[in-house]
Amino acid sequence: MSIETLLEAARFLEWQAQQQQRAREEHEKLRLEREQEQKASTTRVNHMLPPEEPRIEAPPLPLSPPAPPPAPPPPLATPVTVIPIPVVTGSPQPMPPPPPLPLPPAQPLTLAPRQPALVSAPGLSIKDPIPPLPRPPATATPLLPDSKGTAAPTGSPKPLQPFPTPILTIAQHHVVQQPIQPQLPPPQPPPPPTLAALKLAPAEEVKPIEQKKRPGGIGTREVHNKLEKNRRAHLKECFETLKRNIPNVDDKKTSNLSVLRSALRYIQTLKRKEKEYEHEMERLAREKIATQQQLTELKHELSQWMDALEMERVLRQAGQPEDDQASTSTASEGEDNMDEDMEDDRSALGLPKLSQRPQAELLKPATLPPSAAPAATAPHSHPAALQQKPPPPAAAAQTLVSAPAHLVATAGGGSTVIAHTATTHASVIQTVNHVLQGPGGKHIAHIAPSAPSPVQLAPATPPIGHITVHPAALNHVAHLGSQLPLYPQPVAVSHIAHTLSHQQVNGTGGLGPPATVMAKPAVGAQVVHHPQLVGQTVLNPVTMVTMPSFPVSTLKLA
DNA sequence: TCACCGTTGTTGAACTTG
DNA sequence: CAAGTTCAACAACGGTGA
Repeated sequence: MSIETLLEAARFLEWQAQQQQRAREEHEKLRLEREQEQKASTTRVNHMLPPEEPRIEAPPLPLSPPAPPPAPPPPLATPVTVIPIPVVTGSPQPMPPPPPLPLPPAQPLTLAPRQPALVSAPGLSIKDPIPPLPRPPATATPLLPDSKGTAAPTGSPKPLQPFPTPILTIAQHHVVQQPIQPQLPPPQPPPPPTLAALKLAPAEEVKPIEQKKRPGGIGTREVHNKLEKNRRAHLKECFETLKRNIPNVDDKKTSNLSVLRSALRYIQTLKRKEKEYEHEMERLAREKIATQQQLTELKHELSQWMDALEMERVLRQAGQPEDDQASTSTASEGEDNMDEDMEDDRSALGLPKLSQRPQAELLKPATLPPSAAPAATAPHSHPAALQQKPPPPAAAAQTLVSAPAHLVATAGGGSTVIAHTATTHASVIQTVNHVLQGPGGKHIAHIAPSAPSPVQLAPATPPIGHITVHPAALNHVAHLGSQLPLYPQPVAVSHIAHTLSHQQVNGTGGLGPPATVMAKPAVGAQVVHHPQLVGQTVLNPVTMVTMPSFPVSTLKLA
């Protein structure tokens, strides 16, 4: 066993004792601070706190190697951290359950190497004019016995020199090894629980006052050396902790300077990563918003498509081929205008542009049989409506959005189904289904709009003008009908006209009497209030089948 | 073997704190 | 102002590579 390792062990023990002492002092101070609160000392004790935790995690590396066989420093190191905490009592009592410190072998040897080193200290031999020799007897006597008693129980062969310097080390060792003392066989003088302030123990308790007071005295110098040693140990431990927290740093062969540099690089790397992650989060947030908007648009579009599908179903179910007497279709007349409306509708609703198929082609499957075609082109009972100029896009859009929908479809066999509703497709479905469930008789379903609208098909307002099917809806229907074979029956639209505003219809710009427009009252029309849908709010006023917003929608039937 | 580097120990001065 | 703490300078020692 080399002196070096023993020295290391001795240093470790010193350090251990000092740490214990410091920990106790620290805890004591903390306790006092808690009690007094205001007297929270800003001393450097707090400064010592940080290293405490890391100390618990891992003992100082360099100290581990020193005493392999006799005193496993690694186990020693951990106790060092654990011990002081329970001992917080602050009283210099021997530590009750001390960790097994198999240091007996190291103790005697620690003294030997210490001495030469300390003796060689320039401060003692050179700088200090006062010869230390005379003092040791006086000062060391109280200490040396203890130190010897503890340090040399195994019988250190080397006689201790009367230099005062070893006193400190011995005392410290004594303190450190106090837990072991009970195990020591040789009867020793009552081992004074020197766990009291370690640094102060030797200096204050033992040293004569003269030495203490003397500024350059040995006592102060020793104390100072001890403190400085502790400080260096602390510093070293901090470096170790720092090193452990830096990845990819070799545990050994790394000087403190390299540790600092590595730490600097690591911190810079972390900062850079942090910025990158922040940017990534921002990007993801923006992407999320965009996706949500897209999803909303898709939902909206889907709802419109659903409206179109329901409209198609309504038309298919309502329009029967035997409806030869139905009013003629005027789709061809308003083709251009319908295109405009359709465009407006698309633009207003955000619908994707459909293929620009000619309206005639689009409506062919939906129109009446060829036999009825001439009738469609012939002027019917609403020349005014047909001759009306196409409403401006804005008006059309406004009508589409605001005006409630009036559905007037013809059922087969002379049965007439008139639905007056201002609802979304769902309500349309309900209404139409409800109406069509009838035994084929003539029904008029009236679904009052939620808002008090003049467009209310009261029983007292029987006149039914014509139906206005929005071109977009028809286009949708035709388009879907060609793609979705859901409804094998062709869509039959009896009468198609443009959406007309009040002004256009009345020509007066006001809510004139609609009777002027209503040419023919519905024959045999029966108004049925749909209880389920009355008062339903128009949530999505997508108009599939629109009528002029004037009170009555009429469908000229045969 | 020696120069270089890093660590450790010591010491005095400067600074802080109660 | 005294005690405590920190800092810097210096010396000694050990490891390493040429």
